[in-house]
Amino acid sequence: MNEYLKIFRALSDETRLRILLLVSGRELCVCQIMAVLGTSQPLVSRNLNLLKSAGFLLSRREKKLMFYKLRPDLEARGLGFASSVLKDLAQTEKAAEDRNCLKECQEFQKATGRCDMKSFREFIRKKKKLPAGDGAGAESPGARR
Amino acid sequence: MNEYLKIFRALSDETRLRILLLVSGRELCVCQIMAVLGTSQPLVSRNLNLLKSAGFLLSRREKKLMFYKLRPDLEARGLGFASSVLKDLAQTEKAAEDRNCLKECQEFQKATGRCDMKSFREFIRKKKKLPAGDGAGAESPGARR
DNA sequence: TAATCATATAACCATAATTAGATATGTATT
DNA sequence: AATACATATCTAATTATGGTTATATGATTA
Repeated sequence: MNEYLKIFRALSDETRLRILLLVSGRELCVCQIMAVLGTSQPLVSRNLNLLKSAGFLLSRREKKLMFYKLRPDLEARGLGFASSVLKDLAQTEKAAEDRNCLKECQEFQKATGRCDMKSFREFIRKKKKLPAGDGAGAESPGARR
Repeated sequence: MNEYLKIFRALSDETRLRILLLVSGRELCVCQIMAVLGTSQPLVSRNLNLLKSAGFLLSRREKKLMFYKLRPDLEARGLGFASSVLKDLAQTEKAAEDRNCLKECQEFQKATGRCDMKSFREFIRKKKKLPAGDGAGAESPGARR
């Protein structure tokens, strides 16, 4: 019972679904995820841990960076439904925005040649000053909840 | 996004999982569910509504009684995973206890020939006075959380 | 028609859990 | 020593939960 509650609770949060979408298909390091979500590193780590201990993520260390990705064996572990859900959610507008932000983030990375906390925090700061980076929709910089 | 959050949140609660287990396979009326859970009618209705509006339940009126059951078309509605989960959870000890209580409840029903709120509230009251009905385990009547 | 009953719904309370946010510190790697 | 990240702690805000009571609704029955 508790195991399933853990699983469903892990999926009951928008931030964590966003993370799952980000790391499905590609592998990302913590600072990249932080950059896309626009939050603090501890918060990202906390949610990553929840998702990982519910059985959704694999992590791998490469030098100083920790990379996370969706487990490729969800099906075999009885969590196949999550893949379908993610496929579905990937077509959401929110998901597209996050993917877009990830792209910007990766361009920034190439441009600066850096992948570290400080740089990505800078990336976040700049992003928050501008109302909406590209062509379309606008976001108020105010309260989130 | 919100639709899935609704679904996963509906499954993130032990009481609601218990309800799903109870109404998977058989159809039960609200007062029977109330009897097994040992709580109040409004509380049961509230949780039934959460489960129903998340897409897990069908309800049917028969005279004065409302019957609920698990949707038989979960698969077709992308909720097939819930069936597997329930099959799994059905082998839990907690699930067995609830099934057992349901059996007692139905025997009580046959014995008294009644299926109404008042009788089932009486059933609950009696049940709570005795420490543990049958042979095995014991439950403290105290706090739940 | 009136009364009764099963259930739904709403409102309110108290408590507990969750969340973001911030800060501090630990740990492994470079 | 510096860096990436994990983990712990605290606060504050939000939300979830059970519990209770009142009331609305739909069906049945007197």
